[in-house]
Amino acid sequence: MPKKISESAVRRLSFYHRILEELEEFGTTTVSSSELAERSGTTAAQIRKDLSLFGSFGKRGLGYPVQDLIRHLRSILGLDRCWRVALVGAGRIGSALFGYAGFRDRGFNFVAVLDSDQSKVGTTWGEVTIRHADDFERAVASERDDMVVLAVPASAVPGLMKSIHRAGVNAVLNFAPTRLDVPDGITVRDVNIVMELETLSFALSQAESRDAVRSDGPEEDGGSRSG
Amino acid sequence: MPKKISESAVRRLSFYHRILEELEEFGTTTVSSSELAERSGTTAAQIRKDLSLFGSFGKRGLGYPVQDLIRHLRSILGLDRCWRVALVGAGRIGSALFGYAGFRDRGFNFVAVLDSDQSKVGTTWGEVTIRHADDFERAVASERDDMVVLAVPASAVPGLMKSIHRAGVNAVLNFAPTRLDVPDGITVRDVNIVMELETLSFALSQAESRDAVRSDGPEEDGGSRSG
DNA sequence: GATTGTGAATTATTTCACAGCT
DNA sequence: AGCTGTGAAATAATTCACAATC
Repeated sequence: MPKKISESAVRRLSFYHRILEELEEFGTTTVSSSELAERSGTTAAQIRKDLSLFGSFGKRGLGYPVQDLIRHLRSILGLDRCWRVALVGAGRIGSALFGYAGFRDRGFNFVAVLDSDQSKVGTTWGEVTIRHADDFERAVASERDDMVVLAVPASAVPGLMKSIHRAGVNAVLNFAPTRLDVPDGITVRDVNIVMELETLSFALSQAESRDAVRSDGPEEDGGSRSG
Repeated sequence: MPKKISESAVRRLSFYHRILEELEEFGTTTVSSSELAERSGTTAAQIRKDLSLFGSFGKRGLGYPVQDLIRHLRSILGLDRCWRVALVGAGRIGSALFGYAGFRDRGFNFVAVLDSDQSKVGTTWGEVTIRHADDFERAVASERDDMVVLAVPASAVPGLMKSIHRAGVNAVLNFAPTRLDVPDGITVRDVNIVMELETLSFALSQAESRDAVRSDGPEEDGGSRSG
């Protein structure tokens, strides 16, 4: 009965949730799928399909009650609790992540910071004292962490992945530009900013060569639609 | 003739490129689609399909010549040139991005940094002096920037998007948790870390409820495959 | 003998369209 | 009258499987 939910569907749910929070703050009590679609850049049908994977939250003829739907989405996404997150890597990226209040607000708490740089170990960030990366398994075990954020060089990742597995953590957010091969049962999400820039680079290059064709290519026909 | 390339295909190409660089460094001269598949966590057929969108780069019976394929991918992805990138937002995230050498190495150069915080304006990061965000259009116009990275609060995004459009920049990497509605011809890539964490949260919650069902649900049958 | 390049088959995702509620 | 929930249809992405080639 627990049908398989696509990753893209989950991302959209997360996005709907955010928009609904904005609507709630604005005082909106009810929203239709088409209204929500407009605000989230998708289609009304897509939204109804996505939500229907988990239940019937709307009222025909009316739309969706904002507060209720938020509650449901929180529960679906697991945002009705706090998650304990261990951050490995206290460099630039790690520090930026740690300092971003948006995570705590949404229930993601950095309860541990680890680094392999001895000179950082022992210093404190807010309430958290940086521990040595070698302590990882011990730290995670004693704190019962739910997730790990990897903000370390790619070379450090395979070793850490083993520790993560042994420590029994099942969720990893990886900022290192490397594909980890993932033991069964662990979910990994990669954030690869270079890759994002490269897709932009690709898009610009494509556009450029399209333009080139347009201006000096074969002129069999007058125009080309820009659908 | 320029068929439409899916975003996921482009991401994979970017990833193949990275792996090929590692192979080259290691001295490998030739690689088969299955070897590359294993290293990139996809299938051999997928790789051949992806590459065949752009040409025939392999030799039957042999595989792909690593250096040649790298060259081709660089050209396809637009990595055979330098891109001029303007960074808007000199906060934590902006600073982490600016300091990351991996971008410059791959041809993405931050040639401008802008912020709306008057106290930051005039300070310098490396070679770059931070300018006021109001100068954005002027700066971009005079520097002929190719891309913009937005590391600003969501509220600042719509206004900046208008400036980006007027300034004629066609590629945006957006770190603000908001969907911008995008004028035609501009490519936007969103990096939304909260969303990534929420998909992890979802995965953990799902696993949890699956486990619950397994241990106290209806026991009609002995086992359930974990395929 | 090995491996590519690619149509065909399969699977996944999105969109359509409409019956069924409110 | 308006909008949801959902099968059916359409579209997109992936995988298969094999002839062509080195």
